[in-house]
Amino acid sequence: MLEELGELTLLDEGDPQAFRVRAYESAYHGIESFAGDLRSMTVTALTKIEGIGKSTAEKIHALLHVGTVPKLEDLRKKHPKSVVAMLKIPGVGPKAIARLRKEIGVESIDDLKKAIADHKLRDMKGFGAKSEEKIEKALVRMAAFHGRTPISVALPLAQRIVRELSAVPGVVHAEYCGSLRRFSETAGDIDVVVASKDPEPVMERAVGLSMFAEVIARGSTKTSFLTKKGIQVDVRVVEPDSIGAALLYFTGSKGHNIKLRQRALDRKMTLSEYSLAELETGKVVASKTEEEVYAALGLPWIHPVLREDAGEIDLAEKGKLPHVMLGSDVRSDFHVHTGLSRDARGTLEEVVDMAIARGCEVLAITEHAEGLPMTGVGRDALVEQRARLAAVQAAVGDKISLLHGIELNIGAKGELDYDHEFRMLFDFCLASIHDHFDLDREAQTKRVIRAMEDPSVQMIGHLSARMIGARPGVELDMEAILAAAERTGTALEVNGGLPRLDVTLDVMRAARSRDVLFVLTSDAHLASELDRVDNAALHASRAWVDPAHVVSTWDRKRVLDWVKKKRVNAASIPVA
DNA sequence: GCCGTTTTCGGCCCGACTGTTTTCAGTCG
Repeated sequence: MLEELGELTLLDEGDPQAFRVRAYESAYHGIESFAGDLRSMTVTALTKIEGIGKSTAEKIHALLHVGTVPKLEDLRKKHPKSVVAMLKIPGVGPKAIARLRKEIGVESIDDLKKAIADHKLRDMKGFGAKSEEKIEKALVRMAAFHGRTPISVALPLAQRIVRELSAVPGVVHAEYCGSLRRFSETAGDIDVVVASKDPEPVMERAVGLSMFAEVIARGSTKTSFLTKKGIQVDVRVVEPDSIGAALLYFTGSKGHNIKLRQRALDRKMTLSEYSLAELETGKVVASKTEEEVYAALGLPWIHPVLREDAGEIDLAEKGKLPHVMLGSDVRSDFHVHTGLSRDARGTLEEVVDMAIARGCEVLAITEHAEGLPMTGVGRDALVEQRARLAAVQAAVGDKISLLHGIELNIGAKGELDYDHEFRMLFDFCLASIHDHFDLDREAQTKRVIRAMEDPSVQMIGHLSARMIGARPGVELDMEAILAAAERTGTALEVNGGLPRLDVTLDVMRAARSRDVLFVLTSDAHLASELDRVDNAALHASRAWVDPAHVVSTWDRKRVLDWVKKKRVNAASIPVA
């Protein structure tokens, strides 16, 4: 509703700077990062949420309890969906839409296409042949590509661009920023910031990249282009002395930046992508590093994953920022495959060596169980692997504690692979959904809870089973799931595979008030993928998960005690 | 529409690029 109110108000008021539009945006972000249950809250309680005042609180309350919001209905009548859709056309904003409607009766994208075909735009004042052509091209691009790009696609691309531009002579620093640096699940575009005194060769290299398809804009310090897959890339070059201010600015989020700039003004300074400077004299106060700029604003450095304008600036001021977990905080991994699972590669020894090299203290090898078609592993091979694991353990000594685990499949009714006795022979069982994604909410919730109640299962793998940008997660009654996780002592996996990043942020946020444990895992299918626990750490940190609730940060003894705990307590788990 | 150790009214971030403009408006991030 808030997103829609923002769009409709933008159309209605015709000004991108419209304060009401921004208020709805900031309310939207406030809700997005809010952990509580809105349904049970009063209007007064709602106004306590960041960015929500009396008016928006009333609208939220009406939406949840009456089902309709008068202002929303009025705006919808004035600006039909087909008109709102035109806002999505790059280069077309509220002013243009208002004039197209008023002057040539364009009420939809189809109308607009006809008007362009009839060359009606070029005769309007303020438009011209080039504008017409630009919009036409934008429409073609939209048809070929819409929506945001999953992080699994965008991040490797961004890393490649950074590598290539770093190699250009004169470049002292290159880094991807924007939502990718904040570790968002999807990216609208790829922002790359480069520090160099000589921008031209950087721009040349950018448009010469093999992924390059088409220029959108090209200036002396900023170039925007589209890749062959249709993803927009913005490359910005700044003076090396400005790199700190530039990184800060291009990392965002927009809301975070606005708060920082406001904070600068309160202190008689102004913050731009070039520097933090005194308002009156223009004297530069800080610009070389992000730390300097934050410090000059009276703040500690804030990690990019926290920069979502969710109250982090207030917390930073009070010295109470949530702790951001990094890969280096992760001391164990509980979801790792070897080549025995047919969708994975690499030997047991390779995986163990790599884990030791990474400083991993506890490693569970967890192949796919036999129920997974094509890739699952049968009993005999697992028994054999157990013996082999013991031999490897003897060879490496106490450098690492190896656990023999298994990734069970949760059946449609919550049934698990093998039988109870065989499952209990494993040191560690995680259970995951790999099929029946279309069951209803009640059935999904039931099957997961039944798996949690099984005494062999210590952890639920990738709870939603979503694939970002490709498959939505299964429907679950989250409150019931979290309550069951608490009651049975079953941990929830934070899967570090970029296509998954599962559990989702909303689950981790909702769990903040509960005693639910999380485990960061790599779900590695190759030894080199063990570093995906870094992704899991960043993903969990985005939801402000307390490291105390993350098994992966615990020391070896505590982890090994935890692994045994549910097995010992198996008989005493209360039934729901 | 939100917000407040300067304020409950009067503010609200900042700059690049494009196209159609003789100095700027619109859009974007």
